[in-house]
Amino acid sequence: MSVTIKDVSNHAGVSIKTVSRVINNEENVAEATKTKVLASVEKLGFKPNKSAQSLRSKRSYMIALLYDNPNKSYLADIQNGILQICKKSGYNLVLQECDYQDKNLSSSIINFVEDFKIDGLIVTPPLSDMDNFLNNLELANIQYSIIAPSTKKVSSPYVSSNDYDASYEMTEKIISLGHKKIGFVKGHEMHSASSLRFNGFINAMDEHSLERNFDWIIQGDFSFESGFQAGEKIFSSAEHPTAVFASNDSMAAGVMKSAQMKKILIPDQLSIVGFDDSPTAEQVWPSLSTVKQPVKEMALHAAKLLIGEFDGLTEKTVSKEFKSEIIIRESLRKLN
Amino acid sequence: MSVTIKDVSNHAGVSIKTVSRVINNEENVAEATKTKVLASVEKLGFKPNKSAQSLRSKRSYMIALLYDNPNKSYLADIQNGILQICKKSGYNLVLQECDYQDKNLSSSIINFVEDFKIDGLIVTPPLSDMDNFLNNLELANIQYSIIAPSTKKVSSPYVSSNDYDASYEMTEKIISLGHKKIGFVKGHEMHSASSLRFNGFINAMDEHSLERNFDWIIQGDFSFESGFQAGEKIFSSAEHPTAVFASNDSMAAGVMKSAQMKKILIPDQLSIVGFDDSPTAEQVWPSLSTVKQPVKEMALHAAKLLIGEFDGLTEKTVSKEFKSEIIIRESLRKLN
DNA sequence: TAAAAAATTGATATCGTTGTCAAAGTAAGT
DNA sequence: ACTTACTTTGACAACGATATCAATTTTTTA
Repeated sequence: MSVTIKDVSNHAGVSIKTVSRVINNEENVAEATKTKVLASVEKLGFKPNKSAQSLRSKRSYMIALLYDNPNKSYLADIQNGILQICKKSGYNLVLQECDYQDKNLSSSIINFVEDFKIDGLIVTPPLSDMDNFLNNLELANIQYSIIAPSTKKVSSPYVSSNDYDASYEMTEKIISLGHKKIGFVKGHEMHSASSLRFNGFINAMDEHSLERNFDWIIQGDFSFESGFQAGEKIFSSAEHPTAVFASNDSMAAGVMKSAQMKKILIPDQLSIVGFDDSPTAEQVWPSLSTVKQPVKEMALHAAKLLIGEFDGLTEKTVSKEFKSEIIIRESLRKLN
Repeated sequence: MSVTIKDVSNHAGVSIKTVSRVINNEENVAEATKTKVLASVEKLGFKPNKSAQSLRSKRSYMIALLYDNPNKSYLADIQNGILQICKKSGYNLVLQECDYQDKNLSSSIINFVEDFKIDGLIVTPPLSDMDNFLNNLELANIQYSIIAPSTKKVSSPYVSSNDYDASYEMTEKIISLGHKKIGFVKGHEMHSASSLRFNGFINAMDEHSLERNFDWIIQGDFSFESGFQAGEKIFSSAEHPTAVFASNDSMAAGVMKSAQMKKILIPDQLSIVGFDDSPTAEQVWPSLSTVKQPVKEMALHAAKLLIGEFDGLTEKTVSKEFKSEIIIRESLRKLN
């Protein structure tokens, strides 16, 4: 039927163990032998049988993506990044939806990993913010890499984005356009990104000696609805801000709707900016200024980190912080 | 280390083959034996080793999702549906992005399936519309199930939605609100859903003896940008329609932006409806009336069909057409 | 040049299942 | 009671890779 390691060993005139050595890049194989074997592999079109490898070596060649995030476009980007690496390295990606509030989260994930012999995990927010959970994974001796951790003290590799800096920078951008009265909608309390983004905003405001008005600083949860509610609160206060910075695009769209329903013209009377560069950011009118994180690249790197952990192949990849990009669209304008 | 079939056979006092028979639900096992074995399985917490099963039985317990669709939220729904079934049945989902224009699509997919010993495929639009491709899969003896096929004559199982009926119904809904001058934005030409949706519209118009104005019937490609361009064309014609029906939400949002930039009030002067109920539909203002297909349920059923094919377990599941739901939001209003 | 050390290679066991095929047990038919 | 047929069971090979460990070859050292 299909070509096995035995066929290759016959064709190359060596033992199967030697072929195994070559395809696994082991040391101590004579250069000549290696060349010969690789030629046979090429010629016969040999592809190692994953099940057999897996059975014998106890590795499944599967990594799992853990998520509890309703943001479909974010997830899709994450997936695409990981898949790109999986394809190259012959790993497979298994998707595992979680509930971050589940009391038994740790044990159910540990079971899952053991049942399926998952080689490693990629953990996304808000799960990546649960120190206790991450600790349990480590105790269970499970390899993982983290996207956007709350603390960079974890022992496992991670990728992060510069949420704080990006938020600071975006705030400065708004200020540079003459805005002094700026509102802010905070993200979900469980996401570490929320506080980073908020702190970036606050510190930029302080730096420029602008007053914080707590009528305009509203707690949201990343949902459109919470953004809308935030808008309702902000615009019911005595004085209106001239700009509102929401911690993600969905909430920014919510604020925008609230303003538009009150006949507040955007961006003439109110500038709005979001965060994430979701598809919606482009599709609302006026289109949203926002911060774009290189989500796909981050996920790609996280996968490299993880797979590099068990495959010696890749050059040592290390934790990394990625830079976000500020995208100016129609919703942000210079104050007259 | 972990519990094997041998441990179970020892514990139950039968041969390993008998245990194998029980866990695979084979016939001709005495009821008493079965009970005894299942008790041991339960007691010891035995879980068959996937790699070993796979190696011996030539099944990978993996199915792949084939897609070439930039719509992230659609894909996420599809995935969730499939995953639900995978989880239950012990299968794993592998994601495979394709390029429908790739000349070598068929052969590269066939290779992929053979390399990874993929048990079956779930094919989504627009790949599901490529008869030639589907034919090749069949020739290669590859199991697949199709979501939203262009023709229902394929021999493999499929799930479909009532695109035509839903579009017809939505058009009638628009007409019932007093609209007579209705524009339409067509979807991507390669998607069979595009023509179904268009035909539904046209036939409803004809049925109500309303005139088709070809200045208002524009070819789009499902993208926001193409919707915007369509809007520009429609609103540059001598007379404006009072309603525009776009074949998906992104294009509807594009039309909406075009109208709003021209100070056309929605829904007062213009009603707009979309199709798909994407996240954007809710987040634009005014929110979009649209057609919601039970995408997740469709995918779930498609997975059942596929897995049922090789696992005798499930009761015979058959091809099925799903009904869409019309969602009325702010963007559609009765004509004054 | 011989002995020791290092590098290279191979024979064979092994991973945990399912497949083959024959043996044993049971029921049915004469 | 004695075939015949059918149901139920088990011994052992097989799947295709990696692991162990010893054998062989090459290189280095004395």
